[in-house]
This record gives sequence, C-alpha cells and structure tokens, in this order.
Amino acid sequence: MTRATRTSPTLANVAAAAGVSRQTVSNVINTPGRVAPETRSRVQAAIETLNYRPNRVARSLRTRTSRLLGYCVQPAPVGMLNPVLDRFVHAITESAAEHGFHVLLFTAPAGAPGLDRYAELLAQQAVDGFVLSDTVVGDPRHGWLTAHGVPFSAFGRTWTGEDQGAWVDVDGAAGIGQAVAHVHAAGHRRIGFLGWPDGSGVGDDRLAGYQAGCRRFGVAPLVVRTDGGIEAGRTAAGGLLDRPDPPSALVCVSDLAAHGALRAVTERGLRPGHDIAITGFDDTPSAALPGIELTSLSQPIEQVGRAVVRMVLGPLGAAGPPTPPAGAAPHQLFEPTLVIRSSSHPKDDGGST
Amino acid sequence: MTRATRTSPTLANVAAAAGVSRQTVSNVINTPGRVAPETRSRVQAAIETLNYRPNRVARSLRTRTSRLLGYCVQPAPVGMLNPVLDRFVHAITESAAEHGFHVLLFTAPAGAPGLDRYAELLAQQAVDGFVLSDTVVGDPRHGWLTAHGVPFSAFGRTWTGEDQGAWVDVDGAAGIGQAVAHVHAAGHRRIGFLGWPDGSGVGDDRLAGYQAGCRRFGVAPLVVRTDGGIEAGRTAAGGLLDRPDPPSALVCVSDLAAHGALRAVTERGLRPGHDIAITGFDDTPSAALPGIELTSLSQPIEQVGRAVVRMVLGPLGAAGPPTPPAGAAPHQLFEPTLVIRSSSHPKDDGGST
DNA sequence: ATATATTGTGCGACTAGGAGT
DNA sequence: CACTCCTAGTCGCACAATATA
Repeated sequence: MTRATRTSPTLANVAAAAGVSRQTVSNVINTPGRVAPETRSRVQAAIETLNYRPNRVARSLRTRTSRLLGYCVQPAPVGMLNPVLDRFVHAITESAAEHGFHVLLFTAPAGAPGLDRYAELLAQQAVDGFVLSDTVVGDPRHGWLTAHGVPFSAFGRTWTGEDQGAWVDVDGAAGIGQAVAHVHAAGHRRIGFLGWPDGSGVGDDRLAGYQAGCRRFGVAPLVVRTDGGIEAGRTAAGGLLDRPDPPSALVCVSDLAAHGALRAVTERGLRPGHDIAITGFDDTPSAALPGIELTSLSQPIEQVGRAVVRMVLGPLGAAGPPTPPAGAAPHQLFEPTLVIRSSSHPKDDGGST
Repeated sequence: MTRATRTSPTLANVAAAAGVSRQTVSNVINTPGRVAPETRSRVQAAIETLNYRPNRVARSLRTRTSRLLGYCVQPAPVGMLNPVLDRFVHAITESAAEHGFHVLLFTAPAGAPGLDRYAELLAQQAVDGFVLSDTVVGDPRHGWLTAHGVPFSAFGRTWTGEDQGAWVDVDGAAGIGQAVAHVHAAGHRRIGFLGWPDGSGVGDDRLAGYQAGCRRFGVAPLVVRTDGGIEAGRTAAGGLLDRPDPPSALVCVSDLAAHGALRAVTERGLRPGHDIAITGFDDTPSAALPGIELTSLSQPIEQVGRAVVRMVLGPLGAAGPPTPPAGAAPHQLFEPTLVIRSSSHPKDDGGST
C-alpha cells in the first residue's frame, strides 16, 4: 500500500497496463521501429490512458545528458541594446524546444571570474552545452569551453583571429556598407562616421565597413569616435557639424550614437533627412518613434538564434525529426537589413522615381 | 577498468578517498551536524581535492525536486514594453540562484492552449514550480496551477476577484495618482487621461488611479481610450487637444501612448513641458531620449523579481542560508517611482522653489 | 539467421534502518 | 541510550545481453 502522493505514472505502470515489459515501452518511445506494430499501438494506447510522460530526470541520469542549454543573462544591460537580446532569448528558447531542449538561465560576472559558474553547471551535469552572447574581444569563455570539450556556440565573434568554437554573427561591415551606399545613392558625397573607440570587435568591424564603402564610392573618410552614449554621440557629432566642411550624411555605429547625432543636428537648426542624413544600427524600438524616424540596420535575430542553437546541438546529436547536418559550418554570418526612415529619406521629399 | 571518459567524481569516489562510506559523504554535505568534526573535515578535504560537486540530476531523481523554476517567455513581445521583462528575467534568475535554483525557459501559446506546456514540464518532473508574468484578466494559468497544487507566483494580478495564488504587482493606480499630483502641483487644473480600452486589468487599475486623483484634487475627469499603439495615442490625444477646452496636462497609461501624445502636441506647435505637461508609464529607455524627455513612472522590477521568487520558493522549502518566512503574505504591491523629466517640467522653467 | 520481447544492471545520489562504540 | 557510522534499498529510465518465436 503506497502513500497516496500524487505521483506520475512510470514506465513500469505503462508496461503493466499494456501487458508488456518495461523495456518494450522504452522501445516504443525511443526506437519504435524495433517493436511490432500491434504491440506498439497497444503500448501507445496505455501511454495515452495513463497520460504517461517519461521522467526527464531519470532519463538524464541514465543517458548522462540533461537536454538543457545554459545561457548567461548579463548582469548590467548596457544602454538600449536590450531589445536585441530580449528577442535573442526568445529565439533560442523556441529553437531549442524544436529539438527537445530547454534553456537554463544563470548569471555570472563578466570575464574570467564568471567561468566558475560555467564549470559549476558542468560539474553538476546541469547542462549539455552553452549558448554565448555579449562576446568581447579576447573573451575567455571560448578558449575555456573549447579546452574542456564543452559544446557551445556564440552569438558574436571572438575577433581574436584564433578560431575557437562555433559562432554566428551579423555582418556589421556589410550593414554599414549598405548605409553608406544608401546615403551615397541619395546624393551625399561628404559622409561622416560616428564610431566606437578602437579595440571593440564590433565597432572595428563596422568601421571597416564604412571605410570599404568610402573606397568603393571614392569619398574621403571622416571618422570620429565616441564611447557609445547618447551624450557622447551628441558632442562628437557636433564636432563634425561645426567643421568648416561639415558632412551632409552621418553614418552611426549604433542607434544610441545616432540619437546623439540627431540631437546635435536639430540643435543646430538642421532637419534630419532634409539637410543631413543620419543612420543608426540595431533598429531598436526607439528608432521607429515619431519625431525620430531613424534609418537603421535591423538584425535578423530570430535567424541568428536558430543558427546558434543548431550549431551547439550539432555535436550533441540533437533528437529532432531530421538529423542536423553533422559537418555544418561552424561559422555563419547574416546580413542586416537597412530599414529606411525619414532620418535619411524624408517622406515629403518624394525623391525616388 | 572503466572507460577513460571525462567523468566527474562521484559520492563513491569521495568516500573512497576519505576512507568512509558514501552515506557519510552525503551527510557531510546535507546534514553536517550528524558527522563527527574530525571525519567531517577529512571528507571535506577529499571533496576539495577531487573538486567534487553533487550531480544535480541524481539528486533530483532521488529527492523528486529539480530545483528549477519554469518561466514562459512570450512569443510576440508587445511594443516597447520589453525592457521591463528583460530586467525581470534577470532579476528572477539572480534571486533564484541565491536559493540554489535556476530558471528554465520555455515557450507556450497564450491562454488555455498553452497550459499543455506547463503540464508537460510538470509531468516530466522538469520544474518544481513556475514564475508567471504577462498575466491577463481571467488568466487560466492561475486556476489550473492552483487546482493541480503546483507552486507558482505571478508578476501581475489576475483581476478576477478570486484570490488564486501568490502574486506581486506594481501599484498602477498609485503611480498614476503620483502623476496626477505632480501635474496638479505644477498648476495644471485641466488634466486629461489617455487610457487603454475597458477590460484590461492593468489599464483599469491605472484609470482608477487617475479618477481617484481627480476626486482628490477636485478636477473634472477627462478620459479618452486608445488601443495602446503610438498612432492611436496620437489620434486620441489630438482629439483632446482640438477640443474647445483642451487639457493642459495629459497623463498617459503607457510610454507608448505618451509618445503618441507627444507627437500630437508638437504637431500642433505646442511645446511639451511648457504649453502642456505629458507623463507616461514604465520609464522605458525611449523616455530618456534627448528631444523626448518624457516624465514617466519607473517600476521597481528588481524588487518585484526578488519578491516573486521568494513567494514561489516558500512552499518549496527553499534551501538558502535563512529559511524564507513560511507564512509570508501571498500578495505584495510595490509603488512605482515618478521620474520627472522636461515633458512635464522643463529644465529652463526653473519652476520649483 | 531475423525479428521481437525480456531480464538484469547501473546511472549517482538520498532515505531508512541497523550495527558498532 | 546517545553518538557515529555503515549496509541495503530506492528513484525512473536506458543500455546490454539474453530468451523466445
């Protein structure tokens, strides 16, 4: 006589109900091909009536896989970039689910000290692998995870030259190239770039895209750096605008910097889109606000999330309908989409055609 | 001769190293008081040298607890409200970690169909409880979880009158009350309210706060509804502004609505903060943008997250340094903070004092 | 020899009860 | 009888090797 605790049915219960052995039930679930059709349907009926679901924990213990992917949520979200990561979290959760995986969230300090948390989760067999984001130049996680043979994939390159692990990223250089081409096509010939300080992989990549664009169209580069904040962008953009030969277009490394530039422009009585073109990067919600209407580069986050999950699941032999391509390329670069708004192409201009 | 697979040390390994039984090692970890100090330190030394960490999965199987909290990430984030949920996710992850728990992410369709996902996770013993957010009027999850005896707590009330389960929320009525008091103190006597359609718990709550404020200060209520979008807010606010007796202050149910109102105001050549006061709700990043400077109500999300986790962990007997208060109140209401910017109090006005 | 179903065993930790001092 | 420690059994599942047709 067992306690009347609300306990879920087990493999044994199903086996008894169907009049077969436990192993046969297990086979029906994991390798249906090895079970005779007649038996199979009988077992499946029993599974239905008992509403049986395999206990994930017991399965994990036996198979030594948790079917969980670790993802570290950043302690201090920077600026306005959150919307991107927000969508990313949703994207990886959804993609993981399609492969029978779930996402386990944890926090960790940035840099090497945070590695302990990764090690902890691994030692506890809590996760099968990791999805990384917010990667920085010289990120210690890639090397550590690679050295320990832990499956992972990252949203963002390491920029170190050494090729450690799988990554997916958005082609910032190509994106900025689009922006440069866009303003050049609108007739702008003096095109400035509002960038980040030297040394950030993402910033350098976007700068490179700007420089390539300048070469391509034969215009002189005009670069100024800021630390990324709105105020800094405003000051830096102001410096460009106050030159004797001010640019007529300002391509910005981020929406945040672009907001600062917009401010600097309007302060000087100029109208964005008419007197000067401004573009940003990330297409954050604030870019679409009325009165802002910032042209920006939208990142295909959902695609990135799907690709990242596919890559980390590859070595894990994900259990999905189709087997993921085993020899899939460990890297993938997506191109952002230029969303044109009136900051670079005023509605009442009727320019095209 | 075992395979040379990179396998973590187990209880048995530690026991062998320390020259004790497995059970003694288990006691050292879980009930140190029952082990003689001398033995205890010897075992702890072995744990250190082997760098042993209990296998979460094995422990879960035996104790029938996963030390995981389920949290459903919403499929389609609405408007600009994400930053709030972004911070919330981080907050619950951090709070859970303090109690030895982790957060497991999953997706589910809204409403009753999504309950299957909750049931699935429960049947698989994948989680010990749930944290809910994005609750709506008549949300089916509360009743279902309560009926099944599943521990949970919610960010957001059910608004159904029936008291189902623990919740934490932000006092929208009190927040809007602050906004009304603020503009009233600035001399405004004709105060309009830009609200959501009838029937949304959150919207009705905020409206009630507005109405209470009007009664308190003896001003006539002036309410108009929108569906929440920027464009709708712009149209609705425009309707108020074009009246023969337009309001001189506009308290908005959300930042999104406020952005629409700002647009309507500037379109009519009015200056926010000077000619008319505008306030929003949520203090989204876009509220702080230069050229916007929207006065708004900031939600104490970190506190909310901590409280939500405390509540769901209560019935689970969380294992933390201090035992959580067993008879903790199942409800908690936090007051938002009014962040005053120039949309209601222009810098160059020098109003106060 | 092929197809199908079965028994035994262990994953790694906790719970229960017993043995030694 | 306390105190300390240990042996045996269990959680639910899947792997391996075995029976039965």
